Amino acid sequence: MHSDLFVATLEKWIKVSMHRSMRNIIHYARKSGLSMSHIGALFHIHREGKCGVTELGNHLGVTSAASSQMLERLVQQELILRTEDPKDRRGKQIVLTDKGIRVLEEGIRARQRWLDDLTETLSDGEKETIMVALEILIDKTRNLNQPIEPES
Amino acid sequence: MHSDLFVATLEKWIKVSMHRSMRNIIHYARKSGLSMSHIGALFHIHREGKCGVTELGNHLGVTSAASSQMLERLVQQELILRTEDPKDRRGKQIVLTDKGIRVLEEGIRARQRWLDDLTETLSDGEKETIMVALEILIDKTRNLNQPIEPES
DNA sequence: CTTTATAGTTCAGAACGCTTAACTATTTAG
DNA sequence: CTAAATAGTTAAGCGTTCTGAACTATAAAG
Repeated sequence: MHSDLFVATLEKWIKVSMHRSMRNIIHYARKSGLSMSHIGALFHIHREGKCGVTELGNHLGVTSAASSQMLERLVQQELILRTEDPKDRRGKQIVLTDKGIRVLEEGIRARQRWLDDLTETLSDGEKETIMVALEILIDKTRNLNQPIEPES
Repeated sequence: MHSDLFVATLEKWIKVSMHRSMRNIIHYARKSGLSMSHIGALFHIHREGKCGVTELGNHLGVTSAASSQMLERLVQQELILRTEDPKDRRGKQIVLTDKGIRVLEEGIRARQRWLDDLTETLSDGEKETIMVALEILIDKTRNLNQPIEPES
């Protein structure tokens, strides 16, 4: 099959959807006084459930010092909780506070507000077709070679 | 139809694909010494074809002063060209240089590298189904109420 | 022609984010 | 038990990025 056309279409959709989503999330971040790094950190912590300082730094591409400093700010804003890891008392466990979860979820909603408008323009048949397709994509992506952070 | 489930699935895909794409683009930005704001600016300029200083600032959520300063740096890096607008000599026209286009396209490729891996895991039938779905999404999104920057 | 609005730049000052290096505490290896 | 490795914090310093205010230049309105 014409894989080129397929990839091009996939890329097109990513481009369009990222544009919409990013604009919304940038707007939300500014409105709520958070930097994009902060938002990224909240997303990561939420996704990982729990995570360490250095690990988060690696994800964001900064040193553990920078990560530590940023987390300090998030702690002051009461968005995260930073507690000692009982299994290894050198480490810390970072989790979102209720407020952090609220802020994050509001961000997600802001990001995806345009999806509601989009959905309204679709017929039931189109929704069905799209849903089948998205479920394939989601499923195959999940099984993709988990790309551990590339070690420098 | 169960619109809730549909939107939830759409959101899930956005979440998954944004996660992959953002990680790749963050990594690319760091590697090439650009900030995420720079990348965002290059994307916007590329999308708009041409754009003004204040307009770009609005898009990025900063003052025209900040926008001007950022663009100055991009000019120094030879990523953009900033010329007088012949129609209104108060204004400037911002366009990408060849180098700017190259950097941007490399960023896009970096962002979408995972799509190739994903594509390899799909059968021809799946690709066909997905392509039909994506074309609907792209088309409907294009016709969505063009959301001009919300004026504060 | 004068006034007002618009587009952009510059500057000073504050805040931020990052790095390296030094340091504490804890765990693991020999 | 000692030495080395690991996790995180803190401090100093540097460059970036933002804002508000002052300024230049052009355009539009009266």
